[in-house]
Amino acid sequence: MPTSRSRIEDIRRHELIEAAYQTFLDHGLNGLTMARISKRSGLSTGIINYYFKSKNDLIFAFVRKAYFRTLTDTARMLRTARSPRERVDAIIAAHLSERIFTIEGSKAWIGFYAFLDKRPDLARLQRVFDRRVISNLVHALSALVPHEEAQSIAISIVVLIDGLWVRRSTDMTELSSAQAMTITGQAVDVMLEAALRKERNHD
Amino acid sequence: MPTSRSRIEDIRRHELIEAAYQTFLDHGLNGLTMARISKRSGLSTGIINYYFKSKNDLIFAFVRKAYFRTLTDTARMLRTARSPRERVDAIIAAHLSERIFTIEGSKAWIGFYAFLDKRPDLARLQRVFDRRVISNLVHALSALVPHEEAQSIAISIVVLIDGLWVRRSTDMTELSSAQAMTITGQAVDVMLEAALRKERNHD
Amino acid sequence: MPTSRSRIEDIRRHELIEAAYQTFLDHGLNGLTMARISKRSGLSTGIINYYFKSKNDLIFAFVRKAYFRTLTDTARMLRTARSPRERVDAIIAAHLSERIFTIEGSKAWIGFYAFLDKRPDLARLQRVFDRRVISNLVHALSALVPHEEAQSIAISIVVLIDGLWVRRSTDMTELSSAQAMTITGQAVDVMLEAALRKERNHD
Amino acid sequence: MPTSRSRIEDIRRHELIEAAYQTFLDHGLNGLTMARISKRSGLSTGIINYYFKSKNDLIFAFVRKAYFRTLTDTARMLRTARSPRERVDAIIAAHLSERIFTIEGSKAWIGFYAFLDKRPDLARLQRVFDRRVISNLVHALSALVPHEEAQSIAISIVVLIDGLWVRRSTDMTELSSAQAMTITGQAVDVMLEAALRKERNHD
DNA sequence: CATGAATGAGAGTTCATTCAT
DNA sequence: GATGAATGAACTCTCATTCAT
Repeated sequence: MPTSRSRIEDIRRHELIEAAYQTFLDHGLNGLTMARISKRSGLSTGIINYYFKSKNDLIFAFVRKAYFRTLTDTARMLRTARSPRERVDAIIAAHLSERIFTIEGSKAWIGFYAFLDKRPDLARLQRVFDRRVISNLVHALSALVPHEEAQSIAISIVVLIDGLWVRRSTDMTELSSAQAMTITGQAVDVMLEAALRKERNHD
Repeated sequence: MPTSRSRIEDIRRHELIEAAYQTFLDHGLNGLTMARISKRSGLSTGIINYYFKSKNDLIFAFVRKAYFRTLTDTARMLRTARSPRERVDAIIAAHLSERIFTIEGSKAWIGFYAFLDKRPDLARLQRVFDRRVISNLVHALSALVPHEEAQSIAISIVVLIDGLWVRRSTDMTELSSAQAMTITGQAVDVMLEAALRKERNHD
Repeated sequence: MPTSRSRIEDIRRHELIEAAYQTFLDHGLNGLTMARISKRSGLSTGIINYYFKSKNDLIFAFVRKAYFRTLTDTARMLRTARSPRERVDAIIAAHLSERIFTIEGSKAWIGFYAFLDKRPDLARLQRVFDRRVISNLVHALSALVPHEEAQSIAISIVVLIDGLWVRRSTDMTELSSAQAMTITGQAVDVMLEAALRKERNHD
Repeated sequence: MPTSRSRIEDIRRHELIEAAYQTFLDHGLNGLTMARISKRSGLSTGIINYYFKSKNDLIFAFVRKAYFRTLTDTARMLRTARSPRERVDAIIAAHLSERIFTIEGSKAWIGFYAFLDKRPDLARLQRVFDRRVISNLVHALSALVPHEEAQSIAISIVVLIDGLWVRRSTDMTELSSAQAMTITGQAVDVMLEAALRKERNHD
């Protein structure tokens, strides 16, 4: 059995992850300095390197947590959905909810994407998460359209969501969480409609 | 006539802009250091500040050039379009052409977006460019659907394009330029279809 | 009680202030580089910015200390003075004492004056110090001559002192501390004499 | 016969000296850059090093010119003086005239003094100038008081003048040219008075 | 004579990481 | 477990000087 983590270790790791994540949201990846994390957490810089091999490790940890949180949100929202269509909307909502779809957040995350270049481990993590999201969407959409169409629409949805995050970050069209969902929802509408019509014509 | 730039100044400025741009594409905005630009251009670091007030100035210069190039591409491709629909595709193609829709390029540009936060001048430049693109799209779409619909679809298109750039940067779905255009084209198809049907129902 | 400074912090700050001050005396303000301070203190350049927000901050710190030391000297010397006239001499002596009235010191400080132009905070500090000095002189002189005369003479004294520092810095007339005090003392003599005579004539 | 200077050389040297001097007055010694001199003169930076071995050489040239100008002013003003006392005032006036006793000028010159440290040639030049000034004063004062007294008073005068320049530079007591002359003049009055009284007592 | 392009050393500052305590 | 002192490399920018033209 491996050395089980001590109580204090769990606490500290959690504190540092949260502090790092908030700092990341506030200042972006470039503004994410050890000093700031230290200040925010109320812990010393030294201890950060004690619990995490490096700053990059800490980044990995909070990204993982953020991804996990979104997946958890998705699962929770899926439980209240009463129809296939609502299931799709639930997944979308989990990615555009007010809590996360903020200007600062979008700026931070967009910067994060660019960072993946130099961080294969993060890129891998991101890929896993992304596949999960698409898989969720495909599953929900498959109840409405053929599998092939479902996949195509799922891709379009995640592309749209990414694009909305980009636009949110540029602060261009004061895009609210609700507006973003509406845009995506309508796009889903027309895509489903088109898919269904196509299907009908085939019959 | 204002003070005409000397031949050598034009050459050097161009060389430095190109060197900076290539360095940006290769290493992203964070890896864009004076030393690298200097090395790539074969010139000293000192001369960069001789021709450009600051590194930020140089960034501004190559971003402007890149934007301008895309707008020029757009204009050129619009000239060969033979129908309203082709005009829309031309604009889309200019933003997803093989020349620019590369992995490195997308990574660099996504990182650039995150940078706008701290650079109001670049943000302004980006906004002007963005409005130009949307305006072009709206104009082309207005020949096919009512103005209001044209605007809505135009927004969806730029969101999609942004999203595709993001996905390209994550290198996820080994997204080719051609595939990206197909995805966008199909989305335009269903959106136009839906808009026209809606119009017909109103009559 | 505010956050008490750690023992080591006090020590390092003191070391750095002293190292900076000595470097300043040796090389002047232009020769006061971070590298030299680092070398002199035996510490890295990084740690300087750890304890002081900037180089300017460090300059502020040692100037303040130097001013404070002179004011302390003044107070100490005033305590041993047995007559109004001796009080005036005590103040003068504090500004022309052998310890501070050195060639290097005068050169450095004259250069410092020129620097005030670009440093409002230092200029303010200097002004406060200067007023304190004049106030001390006026107070001492008021026991001998009318207040108005006291002020006029006080100004003349500080002007003389400044002038003597300038001459000391040019190393011209190998001006010793003692000679400088004699010159100032005699000037005070004649000024007091003149003031008293004037007063007598008025009666 | 040495190579006589060409007409153009004289012109250019003069232009550069003037440009350098004005730049010095405006920006101080630290702000005296080749680029600024070049801009002010309308000539290239290259040509500066063609006519002057180095920037330091150019500084030497304009300092010499400025000193010479003051000596010329002194001579001119001495010609209109109608009494020994007026001769003394004339010399003082030449050093505190409105034209030169400006805030910027004093700041620049005070900074210059500090610079003498690293420039033996300039220090020598300064010394020669200084001796000339004292010599002029002693000569004028000798018509009024014994030689020994004249020397002592002359020193006091130059010390006062230096001190007034320092105070002008700190901009402390918005000291005007006229006020500076008054202060010096009154000091001369009391010193002469004291010297004469002393002489009388000796007889 | 004159230009201004080009260099490269040196400046202050930031920061992740290490390590003695 | 925890601190924060300390390092040193990396960064951008400035500048006097040189030199091909």
